[in-house]
Amino acid sequence: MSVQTSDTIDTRQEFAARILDWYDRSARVLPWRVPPGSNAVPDPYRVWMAEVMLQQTTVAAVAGYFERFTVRWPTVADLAAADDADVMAAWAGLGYYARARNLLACARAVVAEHGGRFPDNEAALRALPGVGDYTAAAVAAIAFGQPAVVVDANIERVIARHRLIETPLPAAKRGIKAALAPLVPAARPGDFVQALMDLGAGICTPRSPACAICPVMADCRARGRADIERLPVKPAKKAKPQRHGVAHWIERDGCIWLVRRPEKGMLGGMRALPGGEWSGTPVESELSESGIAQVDHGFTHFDLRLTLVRGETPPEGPDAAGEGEWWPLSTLDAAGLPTLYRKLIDRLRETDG
DNA sequence: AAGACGTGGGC
DNA sequence: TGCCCAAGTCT
Repeated sequence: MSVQTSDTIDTRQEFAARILDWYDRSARVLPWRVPPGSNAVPDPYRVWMAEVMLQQTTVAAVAGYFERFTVRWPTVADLAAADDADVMAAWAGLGYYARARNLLACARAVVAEHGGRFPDNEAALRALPGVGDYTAAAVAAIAFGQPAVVVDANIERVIARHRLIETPLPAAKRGIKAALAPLVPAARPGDFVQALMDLGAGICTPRSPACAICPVMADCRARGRADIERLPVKPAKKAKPQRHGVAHWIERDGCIWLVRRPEKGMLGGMRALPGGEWSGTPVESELSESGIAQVDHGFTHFDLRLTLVRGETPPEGPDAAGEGEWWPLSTLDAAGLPTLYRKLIDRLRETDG
């Protein structure tokens, strides 16, 4: 599918000029960002760290994590030398935990294969763990000033509307990228990318876009359409199944028994309360109401009702699933438990005292 | 290539 | 309340 650009008011240069001019006046101030007009040089490590944290995650949720990570591990070499458990615990609560495992693997690859410096081109970045099409292009543009074609959900929305691309995602991705490519300026490509993302986040929003103050409304093909919120067209969502599970509260001498979940799968590599598989049928303790706490937690592709029961002893022997450790109750907050378990324990404290 | 993979906030 | 959504990647 080809996208016509010859009928626009803006020339290619004018589009970028309007975007950059708007950015110079309206750029968000963010901890990982070099402000427009600053002479500071972006640190590729910080740019990469922020991009990974921001995958499918809001700016507000990332800010505190970014601060803690970069203070604790100021360079990629520091992160590469960190203990896996410390990094996983520090990531707890941010979600999509494969990112934390890949973050560490990537840092170690940069040290082992690139002498501790991030590669400056999209192809080499793309080969690093946890770095996909988006992140490779974003780091190339923002950290290294390369005119990469960066497409995230914000830019998808901006371009799908501006060019009135009605093809449903993800098929529309190719056309969106093709439409964006000729608009990327040779100068300030990193600011251009960040400007487009700010525009999508603040002006060209999913609902109630502020078209009246958009810097490129003049030639936006979706402007004024009653159904502009429909763009980009997304596939229908599937129903989420309900699952049920049990977690065990095993306490001894002021300590609680924690396990580490397998690397693959849900909450992979994270500390957790011991428990069985999560299945489609209610657990016995749920039906008999013998649990000491319960939580309903929504994941991306299923809902979970987790029931906490008091246990006597940890599983013993080599057949016990996963390794475990006695963790002092007084420092349980520092264990780095995923939100699911933190919620469950909060519920226990509310009711149990 | 469709599904797995977390969480919190906005409306 | 419940649904939608967010600077995606991996398999």
